[in-house]
Amino acid sequence: MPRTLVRDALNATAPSDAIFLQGWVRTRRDAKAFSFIELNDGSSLKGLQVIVDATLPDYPQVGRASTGASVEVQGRLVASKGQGQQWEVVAEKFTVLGEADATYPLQKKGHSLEFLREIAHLRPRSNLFGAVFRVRSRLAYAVHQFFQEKQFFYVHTPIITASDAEGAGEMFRVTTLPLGNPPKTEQGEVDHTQDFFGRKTFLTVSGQLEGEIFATALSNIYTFGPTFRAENSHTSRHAAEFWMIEPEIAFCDLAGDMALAEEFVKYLIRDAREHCAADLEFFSKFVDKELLTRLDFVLERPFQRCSYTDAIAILTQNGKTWEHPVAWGDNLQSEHERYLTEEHFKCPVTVYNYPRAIKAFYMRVNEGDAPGRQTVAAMDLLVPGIGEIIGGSQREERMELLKEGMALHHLSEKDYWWYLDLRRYGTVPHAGFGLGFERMLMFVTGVANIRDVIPFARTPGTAEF
RNA sequence: UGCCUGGUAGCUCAGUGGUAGAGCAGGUGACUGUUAAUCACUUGGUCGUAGGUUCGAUCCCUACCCGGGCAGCCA
Repeated sequence: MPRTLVRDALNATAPSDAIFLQGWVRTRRDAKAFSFIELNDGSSLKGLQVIVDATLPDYPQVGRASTGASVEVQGRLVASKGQGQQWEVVAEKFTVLGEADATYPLQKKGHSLEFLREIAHLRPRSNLFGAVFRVRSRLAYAVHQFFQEKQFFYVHTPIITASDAEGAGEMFRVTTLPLGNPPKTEQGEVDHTQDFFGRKTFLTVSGQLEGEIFATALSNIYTFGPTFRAENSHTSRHAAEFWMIEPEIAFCDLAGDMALAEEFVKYLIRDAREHCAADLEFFSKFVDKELLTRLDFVLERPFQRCSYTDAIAILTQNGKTWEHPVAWGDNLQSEHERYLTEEHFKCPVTVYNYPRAIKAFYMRVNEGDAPGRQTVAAMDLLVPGIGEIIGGSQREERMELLKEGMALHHLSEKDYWWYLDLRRYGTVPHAGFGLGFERMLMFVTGVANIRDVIPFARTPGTAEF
């Protein structure tokens, strides 16, 4: 008999005389004449109640069906006699496949997130993490759906890269040279010409530069893959390995870029709201009471836009005192970003046109700025509770200005010869952004720590699983 | 990397300069169309590690290890 998923059984429209289920026991309640077993197979938040009558030949097995045990059940799907569920299964055959003894760490009551991180191999079996990873799967699908519907092409940019100075952060080195005794040059430095790739290589911090290659060929592309930052960050919103979505659009300016970013964020929220309703309600109940209100509010309301210069004016004219001073030319600090999105605008806000000096070399220089106030066409999308969720820009398509930017950042034109070629041959205005997938998940689920929205968190000092 | 905070039973936590307690989990029994079931009884701890102060340290001090938060860096 084919297996029925719990999710489908719960959504049944009619009873069934024959149904077969497999899954794990969440809890068991024994009565004198029968036992109740809540069966969960991960297909949905809610489990299915199974009744095993004491007269059943298989009944002795029920004693071994403790929380965490794997079981299979054959029986009848019937309307429940009790409150709390529409359907339940009356078992005719009941088998324990794998026991879970008293050392099984997951209990019926709530655990701390910190404890669950220590058992990352079992936490997907909890309500919370089951829900998180179902939403994660759905949103990954929605990412592709959004861009594919818009006829963007999915490009696989390399994980291993030789570009080492995009300004996105510290990088992990990739090498096969012996650690203790690497070959040296005459100058006594490690000789990377003898390394696997014949040069220094790293794990990528961004697929953007390679994305630009494809955008200037296929017009509209996106990447969606893992990226790596070797920053020693100890915060709830940084991980050393995370997934990023980076669209790159040819013949597009900053305004188009911002519009796409805002549409994308709303699309993902709407998709989760529609397809992960039960899981989101669970988060709203147990993780963040304001979640659904906030998500709906974000869907209904247009995102605000605010130039960097206006943002500085808002921050300096409201009479607040800041831990970090606010001055034109300085980066916006977390407290400033959070004030803008959480208190001033009270909704997602896109800040654009940042000072050139604090932004990356490839960002497009704006025209008509006041002297000493040179800006670039960069934008950050800020959301309440998290801060920056998207960073993007129009790219500098003019060769001379791009070279000038590289000089400002002390980058060698020789190392970026292929990137400069994109301007040398058929250059076009283009723009793109990066969305941190985990940060988006934090926003959609209300889960406050990035370690809890990624299956296996990689943070400084931690890579157990 | 800096600052802050925590480490006591399997889990969540309380507690005191005189070597420890609760709830849940586990065990036993009772009861019940139950649903984080309920009730009674019960097992369970070198109080993170190493030093120091003290007659005596889980408590005070120092170092280290580990967790968490904030900041910077960013997504």
